[in-house]
Order: sequence, then structure tokens, then C-alpha cells
Amino acid sequence: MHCRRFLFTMNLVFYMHKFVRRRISMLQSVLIQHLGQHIDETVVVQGWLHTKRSSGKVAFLQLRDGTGFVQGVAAKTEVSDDVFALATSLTQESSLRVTGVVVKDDRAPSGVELQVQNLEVLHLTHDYPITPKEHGVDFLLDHRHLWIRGPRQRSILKIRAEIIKAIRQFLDDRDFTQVDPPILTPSSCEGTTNLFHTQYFDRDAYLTQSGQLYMEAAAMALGRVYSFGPTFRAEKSKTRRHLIEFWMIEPEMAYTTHEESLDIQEQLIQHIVHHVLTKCQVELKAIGRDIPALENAIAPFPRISYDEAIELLQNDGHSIQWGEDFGAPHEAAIVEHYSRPVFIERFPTSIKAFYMKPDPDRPEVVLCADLLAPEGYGEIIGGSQRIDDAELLASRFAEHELPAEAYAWYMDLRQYGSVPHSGFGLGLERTVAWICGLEHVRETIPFPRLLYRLYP
RNA sequence: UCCUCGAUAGCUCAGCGGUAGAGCAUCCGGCUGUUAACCGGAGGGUCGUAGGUUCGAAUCCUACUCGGGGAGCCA
Repeated sequence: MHCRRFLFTMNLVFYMHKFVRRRISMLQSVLIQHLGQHIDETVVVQGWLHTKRSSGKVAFLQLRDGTGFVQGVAAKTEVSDDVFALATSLTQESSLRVTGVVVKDDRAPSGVELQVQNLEVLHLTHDYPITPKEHGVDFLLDHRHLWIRGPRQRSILKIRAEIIKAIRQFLDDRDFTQVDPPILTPSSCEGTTNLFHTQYFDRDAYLTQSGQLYMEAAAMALGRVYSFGPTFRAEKSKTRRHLIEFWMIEPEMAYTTHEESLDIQEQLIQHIVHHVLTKCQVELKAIGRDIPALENAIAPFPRISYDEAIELLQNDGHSIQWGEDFGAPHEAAIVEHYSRPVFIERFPTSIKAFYMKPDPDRPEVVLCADLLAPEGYGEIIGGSQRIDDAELLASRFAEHELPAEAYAWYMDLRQYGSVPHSGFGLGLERTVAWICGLEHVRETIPFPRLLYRLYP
């Protein structure tokens, strides 16, 4: 019985395909997001069946094409028996071309519906794994290649794309030049334990952990630069804030102090949030983001010193002492006092990277800052003013037992026209997670690389 | 590396020492406004793997495998 039904459907599909091809090809195909501009016109929508509901006399087809969702209504009295039979036999995620009249309807979430006239099935799907009911994380990640078809994941990827667009727009408008640092590197800037090792013919090479040092060179060549690319960390981190492969934006600015860098950072974040609030209302609603909470991200952001943060934590009952680095619970406790992103600046020199410039008034701290996102999303920016003095940098290399020969080129930057300069790294996925209000960064990237997951 | 939780139908889970269960999905039937549609029926299982305890193990114990959450580290 199953088999006969299947053959019947396939014959029908073949027949309909021949029957309607000429007429459909003469009609205009329209993206779902533009249907509102075609009221009362007959159009073709090319997409997939998201879900279907049907009764004996009417079938409701939820269609998607990547740009949006629209309901196609096939009424038994309005279409041929063949088309109606085809409509009721359609399966989830079958690919199809639907011909119909665009009509206004207040019952539709987008305000329009498609009155179906004809259907052309390109491929009839069987047993699509992701059903409209709930699924577990493991199952969904194993089916990530299909999971991204869903409305929630589509919205997140759309917002990610708009965030990227906003970042580029902001930096390009302020005379930054994009410069691409290498992905294959001879060694790291901060230890090799977290680096992905690979072969470079007969030598060792590592996947980049940060393009920063190269960007310092680029800033001396082009003034204001930024990189935008993937970063790899072989850390055995398994939390909602960590990916093995993630994307970073690393601006680097010549003739720029720590304070000027902070100004740019907060304006950038404000611009991103404003852009997403302007362009992505539909997507933000689709994923259930608390929009008023996002609207709080207006510059200037609070700037507190490491000293003040320690005091604040001690007053909250934490046993942390000056000189210790913050753990995740500390960051969460600090952020709880604010509803906006907050800068923590001037950390102890001893716990920060070798290239950070000491505060001239207090050499025990460096001119650096972390920007913590609100609502517990953790550090989204880390930045600093860099050491511009050749002698000091040389002594830092010695203190950190770094191989000076490998970094001769980096030392050169302090030999030939050294200037005060600053830069920062913005973690894309954590920013997307915060703006989307997600539980986990794994949903912010199309194909997440996680500690125990390299598939698909 | 450490702590902690988990693995039972295609999916989500219940069952916690005595005949393997539910909802959804699938298939069949019904329904002209559904929004995770609804109503009736059917099929569907080596209870993660290997040992052990017991008259009897999905259930208790041990080891292993795979995964979730978290710590450290970091964006």
C-alpha cells in the first residue's frame, strides 16, 4: 500500500512537472521577503516546504526560501484535483515551485499569503530528520547541515551577517583599511600549548591564534587597519562561551592611545547594536530576544579600574586579592552591577600579555581593558596600548622567555619610526551570542567546531 | 586535566529488582482557516558496550565508550 501510494505520487509529480513547466517559466519568481510588493499579482515562489497542515478541503503549506516564510493556501475548490492531491501529499522539506496569487491577510504573521494555483515538485523528501517537535542538542548538532534551515537558526545567521556588515561599515567609514594576516604561522605570540600544530612541508607550523602582531606591522604601514578572520585555539574548553574555531576582528591603530582606543571600542559596539536593532527586528522577535535590554547598550560605557573591580568583588564577599586574575564567576559578579557593557582597565602587569604598555604613572599596571558584555556573556573585547619602546620590549621577551630571533621582525617595528599605538580584538561569536541572547555560542556560527565535535 | 550529569522506539522522555511504556514522527482513515493543528487506528525495541550480584537486571555494582553542563584557560 505504501509503495503504491508512493508510485502514484511520483507519477503525479512527473505529470505535473511536464504540465506546468511552460506556464511557470513565463511568470516572475519572487523572493518571499518581497511578496508584500506584489499584492494581487500572480507570482512563483521557489523554496521548500517547512511544514504542512491540511484538512479534507484545504491545505496550508508553510513555505520558506531563505528570505522568509509565507503560508500557501490550497483550497480544494480553487485548484485542480491533481494539484490538491499533490498539496496534501507534500512532505516536510520537499523542494518546490509554487504559483499563486499574493493576497493580503491579517491572519498571516507577515501580512500576506499565497493563494496556490499550481505546484511543481522538484524533489519529494522522505523522512526529514528534524521534525517540528523538540530535539536534543546532540541530535541537532549531528544534523547541523539541516538544522540551519529552521527559522531560529536562519534568524541567528542573518543577525550574524548584519553584525559583520555593521563592523565593516563602522571601520571602513573611519578610514580603517582591512589587512589580512596569515593563518599559517611559525609560532605564537603567547605560548604554544593552545596552538593547533600542522606541517609546513618539512617544518612545523601552527594555525593562527591571533593576528595582532602582524596587525601592528600593518598599522605602521597603513595607519588604521583591521583584520577579520578565523582564529584557532586548541584549548580543552567546554563551556557555552567557547569554540575551537572562531572569528575575530582585530583593529590596530597607529598614533592612538589607550583612552582613544576605548572611545572607538564603545562607539563600535553601540553602532553594531543600533544597526541590528534597525535592520533585524523580525529576526530578533523570531528568536525571542529581550529588545529593551539590548537598547541599554548606549555609549559611554562604565569604565572601572581593576582596583575598583577587586574592591567591588571583595565587598560582595569574594576572597580575591589584588594581583589575581578574574575567573568566570568574578566576571559574572562584576557585570551584575551594570545593565550595559562595562570596561575593566589597568590590570596588573604580571597577569597580562608581554606586549602591553605599562601605565607611566603606575608601572605595576598596564594600559589595557576588557569589555564585559551584560547578562553574563563574558569578555567580548580585549585590548591594550602596545609597548613602543625597543628596550622595554626586549626585556619583556627575556622575562617571558620568548625566542627573540623568531620575533626579530616584531622588534624591528620599534627600531624604525616607533609610535604610540593601540589595538583590540573583538570576538564575533560572543558578540552574536550576546546580541541574540543565546544560551550557547555554538548557535552563532554555521558549523561550530567544538571540543568533541568536528562533524558535520 | 578536574568536578558533575546523562545514554531506553526515528525524536523527546517516563519506567529505578518481577511480561518494554507515553507523546511526537511514519503509515492508513476523518476534518474548509490551520499556526508545534486536531480526532480515530496500525507498525515500530539486542534498554550505549563488556563483565559482575541475583531465582530474576532497563533498574543494583565495576570498568570502558560516547556525549551534555561547568572549572581552569581564553574572545
